[in-house]
Amino acid sequence: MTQIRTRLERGRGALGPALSLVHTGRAATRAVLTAELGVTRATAGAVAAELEALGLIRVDTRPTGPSGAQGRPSHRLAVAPGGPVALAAQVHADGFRAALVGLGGELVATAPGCMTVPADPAHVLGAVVDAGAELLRASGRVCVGAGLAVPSAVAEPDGTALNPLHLAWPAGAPVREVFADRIAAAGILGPDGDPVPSFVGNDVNVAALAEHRHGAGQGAQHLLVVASGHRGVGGALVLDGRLHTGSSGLALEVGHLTVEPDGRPCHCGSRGCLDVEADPLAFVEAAGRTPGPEVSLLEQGRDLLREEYGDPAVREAAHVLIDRLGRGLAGLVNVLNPDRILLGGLHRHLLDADPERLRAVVADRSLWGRSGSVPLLACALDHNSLVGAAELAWQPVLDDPLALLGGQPAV
Amino acid sequence: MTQIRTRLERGRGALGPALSLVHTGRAATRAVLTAELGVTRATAGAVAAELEALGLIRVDTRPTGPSGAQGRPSHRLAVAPGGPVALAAQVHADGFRAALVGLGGELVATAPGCMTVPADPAHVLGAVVDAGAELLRASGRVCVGAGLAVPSAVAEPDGTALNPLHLAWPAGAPVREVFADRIAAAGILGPDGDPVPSFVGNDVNVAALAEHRHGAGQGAQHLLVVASGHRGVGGALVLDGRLHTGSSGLALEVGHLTVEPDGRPCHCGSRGCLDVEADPLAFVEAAGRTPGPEVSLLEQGRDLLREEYGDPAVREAAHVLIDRLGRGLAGLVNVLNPDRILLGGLHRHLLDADPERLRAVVADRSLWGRSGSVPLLACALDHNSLVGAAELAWQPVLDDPLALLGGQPAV
DNA sequence: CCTATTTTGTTTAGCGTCGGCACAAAGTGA
DNA sequence: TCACTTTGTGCCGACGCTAAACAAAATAGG
Repeated sequence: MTQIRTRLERGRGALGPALSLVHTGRAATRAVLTAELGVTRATAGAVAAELEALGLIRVDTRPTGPSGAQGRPSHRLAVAPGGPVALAAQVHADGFRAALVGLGGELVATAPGCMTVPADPAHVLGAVVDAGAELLRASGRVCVGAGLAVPSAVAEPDGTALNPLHLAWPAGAPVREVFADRIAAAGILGPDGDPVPSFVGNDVNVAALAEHRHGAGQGAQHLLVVASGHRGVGGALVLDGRLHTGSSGLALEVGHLTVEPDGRPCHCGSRGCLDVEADPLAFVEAAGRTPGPEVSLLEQGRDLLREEYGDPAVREAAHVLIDRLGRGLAGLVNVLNPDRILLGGLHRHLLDADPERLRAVVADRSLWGRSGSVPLLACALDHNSLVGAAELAWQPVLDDPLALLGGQPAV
Repeated sequence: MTQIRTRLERGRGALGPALSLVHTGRAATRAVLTAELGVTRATAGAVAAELEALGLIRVDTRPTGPSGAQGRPSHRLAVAPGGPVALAAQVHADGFRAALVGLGGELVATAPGCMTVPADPAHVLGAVVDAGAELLRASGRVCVGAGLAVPSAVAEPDGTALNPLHLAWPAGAPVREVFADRIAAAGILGPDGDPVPSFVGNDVNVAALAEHRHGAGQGAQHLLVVASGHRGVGGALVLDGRLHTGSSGLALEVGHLTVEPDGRPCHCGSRGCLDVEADPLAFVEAAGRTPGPEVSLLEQGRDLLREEYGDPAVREAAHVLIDRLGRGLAGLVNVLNPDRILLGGLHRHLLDADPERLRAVVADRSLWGRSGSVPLLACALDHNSLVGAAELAWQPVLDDPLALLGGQPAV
């Protein structure tokens, strides 16, 4: 079998870093690539050509009109239209979502699905994978891998869901194995003809990855993300562009930091944990409301903060929750010393409601908050867990574009 | 000036990793080097030759006698006798220490010094640097750098001591700058003729580095160290062989985790912090003793645990402190998910006193302690802060042996 | 309009680092 | 003594880059 791809002499080692730069939108032109990679123009050109030959990016050689800058205008580098995609899947309390995500974190297609998540992971994972397979068929794109985000800690290296709290799943369900099975059963094949590699991660973890690469976390070296979507509180840390999941995938289980000395008991045996004191349920109850069955807890909490903030009970509840969240964040700042913190779910609405109060609590309670306090921002991406699940699948390609897409060298 | 060193064709890129392997005792022969580096025997041989030419290691070609194994016996790789050293310095509550530390973490020479640490860092740092300079003169060795361990958080990138708690120093003292000044003033020059580079780190941080490379932390991927020497509690995290100091050097300030809901007030504004509930003073007081002026708090606590553990009051105090420490460690396990924990200072003696109790508390309070609990061990090195300070100075050499010791290539 | 300048892209030559391979060396085991 | 196993070394070539010269495409200024 003859090799179509032109074999080039240069630019294989720098291929991964270069692709990452395009992926995260930090390399719009070859000139930028040259500077960012610290290589010569010759190498950057070869790298770009190689990535184009792999079908990952497109070099746009058309003139761009007057740019205002002196010198020869650069050719623009862009994600290849119609290029490969990753299959992204997410399971949450109310059902699932499937999507195709291209290079650059672009959502190519989405398929929502509602259902009560049954006790058997194979059911809902089968459904979400089938939805993804249908999207793939319709798009005709090449698939590089599949990623799944679940609202549970995922233990490594087995890939089991240890605490799928608001799913009906059993603790310790072998999610990665089941997901891989469904992917293989659905016949989702990669460029090499084998079933695509599959990955599973905690939803907040992968969301943090997405925010770091395409959202509000760009450029942060030590990014801490804390979020609460339904019940409990999740955390994630991105260190130098890589997710820090600890030695067995269980790092950043931030839900059991003590934030209310005489708080309510937690299932962990302690009392006053972040998990039960600063999630949407805690807020709705603190505001003196009863959880309504028609909207989710998160939506109810968001609407209270946005539309009924004039109500003294709501405002008081917000203050209480902001103080609790601030104490938890301060503890994390003392341990992790991040250079940026992103908040998601209810917490981003709490930040919106009274940013100054939250910043003050964190600065006051973290020993070093005074000496240059940490920026607190809201998450910026709409479907950061989906995009993040896709990041897991894209990662091997970003690390070595030739391994999956290069085929074997010509004989 | 002619270049003595033979210029070789191979083994420049792998030089650093190879030196690190010898440094940490993981490469006793060239055959091991070949396997560990994943290179060919040819490259490993060239690397070893280059390191020998730099005066860092020695290849022992003498026959080693019957080894029992089949095949040609390997030549042994060892740290070069009389090779370069790093100057290590430590300032603590009762004075200072200086030492020379060779490759492999070997203490070549030590000089203790007692004094009440004055408010002016320049005094004590001048004294410790002079002691180190004297050791260097006496040994006649080449110096690659100088490292200093201080009992305070060190802010990056300025190198200021933020909370030199039990020293008389002012908060924010520019320790790195002063230390570098003293080094230059003492005329401690490197192979290039310039004053050697100088480094400053928190004592627990650098101790963790030393334990990871030469002590009880060897082989751990995510090593957490918690220690308490005099007042307060310090922490450190070594991730993949590198110290995790956070974005501004202030990570692992673990002293303000809440471990006693209704505990005593802490200077941070909260109450029941690890810092005031689990340090030597807290233990001595919990045991109903008064801090004696003749021995240090740490020694007093250690002796109580070793020699008066039969006393119910001592035992009860130990249990209380073990429980507090365990709750703090559990919180850290939930956030960091380390694969090993080392304890130093008073905490190692608490571990010795009742290892099962401490393990049980950590396993019970950390959400994932049950599913494979974390190994808890005592620190193993005698002067781990000194050796760790030297590690800071050795690090550039380990990263690129040619940069400092290679000189310029022959013309 | 023409030329100088600036910046980007491409071609060619060459070099440094490593793998592959053949061979030599030094031990063990029958 | 002769296989066999493992380690050390020399030679060649592949790979991935830099360096440097040249070409191209825009702006700036006369």
